[in-house]
Amino acid sequence: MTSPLRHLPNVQQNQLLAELPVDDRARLKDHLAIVALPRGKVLCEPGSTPSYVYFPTTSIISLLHITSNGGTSEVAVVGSEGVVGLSLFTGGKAPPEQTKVQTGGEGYQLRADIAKDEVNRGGSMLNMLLHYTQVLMAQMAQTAVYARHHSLEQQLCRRLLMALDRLPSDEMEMTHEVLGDLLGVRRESVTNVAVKLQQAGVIRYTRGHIAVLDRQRLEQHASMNSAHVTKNRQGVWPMRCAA
Amino acid sequence: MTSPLRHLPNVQQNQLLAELPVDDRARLKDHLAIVALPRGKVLCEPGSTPSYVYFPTTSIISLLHITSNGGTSEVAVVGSEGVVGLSLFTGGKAPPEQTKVQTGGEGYQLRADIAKDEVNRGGSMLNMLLHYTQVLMAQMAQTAVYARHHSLEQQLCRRLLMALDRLPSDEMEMTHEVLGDLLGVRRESVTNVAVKLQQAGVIRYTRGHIAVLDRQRLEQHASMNSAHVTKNRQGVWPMRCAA
DNA sequence: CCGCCTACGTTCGGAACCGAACAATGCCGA
DNA sequence: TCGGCATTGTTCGGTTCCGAACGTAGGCGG
Repeated sequence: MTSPLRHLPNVQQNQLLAELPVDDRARLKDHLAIVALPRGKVLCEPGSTPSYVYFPTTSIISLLHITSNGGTSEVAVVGSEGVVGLSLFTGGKAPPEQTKVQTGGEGYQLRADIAKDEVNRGGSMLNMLLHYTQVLMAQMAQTAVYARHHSLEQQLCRRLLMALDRLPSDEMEMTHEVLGDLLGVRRESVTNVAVKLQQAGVIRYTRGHIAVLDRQRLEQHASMNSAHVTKNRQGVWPMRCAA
Repeated sequence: MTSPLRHLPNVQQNQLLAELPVDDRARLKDHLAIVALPRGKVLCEPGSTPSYVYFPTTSIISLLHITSNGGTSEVAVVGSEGVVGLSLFTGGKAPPEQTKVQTGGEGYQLRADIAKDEVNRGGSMLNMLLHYTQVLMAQMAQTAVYARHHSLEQQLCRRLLMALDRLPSDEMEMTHEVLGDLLGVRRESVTNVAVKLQQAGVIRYTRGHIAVLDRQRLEQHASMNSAHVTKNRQGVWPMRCAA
């Protein structure tokens, strides 16, 4: 409850809930509870069906996939723009990913059975979740593309931007070690890039605390300098780019 | 056997359609048409809404995402186990990915409006598509994980296995150049790995034709030899693996 | 049968990142 | 206040893959 945002009570809402029609929101109102989501809390283990659906407000949730040797790799992040627990309504078997709070904060909690009932009405809730499913898939696809075609510096900048877009502040609690795990690289590699970015005045950090000083340049570092991607591949498959 | 979908002899059926209840299939029967899906055909351009939904039978469809410099990268493949055109029912804006036939064959074609009507009934079709959405997301997540944590050899073997699982034969038409594009690496890098695999007797290939000789060893190469991934990372975040 | 285009093979230097080892420093609790 | 621990900084050799250049060969059309 002692959230760092206590001076901003209920200011930042969840965008998915906010776009629901009034009557749908009214029906859910009594079932939505604001809960604290402290960093490190695991909302759903891989292979198990979630008990709740979460609509983050000031927190960021990581979707982590397990590698063959027990490590984890972040494939998507969810903040106030989204929802955690899509597998409840996509049905089927339990999803293979772990859902974990990466940046502490708050969020709305909704019991799984209530959410299911609402989805089964086939109304705005269903459409909202369907729409967000597509958004999430696009993000996962971008994660895959970045991992293949972008340097660590670009991936790190992207990850910081994704946090910025979902947080009320320009600062976050995150160590190099954790960032390395999320991006699938060593802690030392993260440090190397972080040193550069700090010397360039783009970010500032100390012992687990990272502050973004220049968002614009962070965006440039995230997408520019495509060192080994500048090659023109348009001649390879003419039909796919032209048509 | 007496499937209402058996329009042509010796046609491998689509598994999603096969698991629909009889009455749902009967309703769709007149709207499902087997069409040829030749290699290279683009089913849907990025940013545009698809006109049809496709249920591949003997073909393999690539979901390609565009990189910042105009190249493409494969984030998922769809064969007889799935369907192409999920964005039709996830609503929202047009998806950012290109849908392209990677291995030629056949598939069932269903008009977008017919598919939408069927989905809006809220019956088995909706559940089936929801279920497959989750499967597809898992595949995209795995693609991201592989790109980050696995060697090119492992990624190449995985891609060949994904083709094998979706084709009636052990052979496919695919050049090193194309494989390089799909995996986001150079053609020469693919050749290097392919030479090794051929010398090891795992595959055999000539001018755009690849045959898998030893599937079991291909699977081993896809997941073993995690050279730089053998490190025990369990001590990094004790809570996330233990709890 | 010949030429040409496509596909595969090979090499070289360089960049990015790994794995390991070790040093320095801020923070927190005893 | 001090010791321990977590976090960050730095180095070194090694591996993978890139970028570029060039060579070889199968297959198809003329």
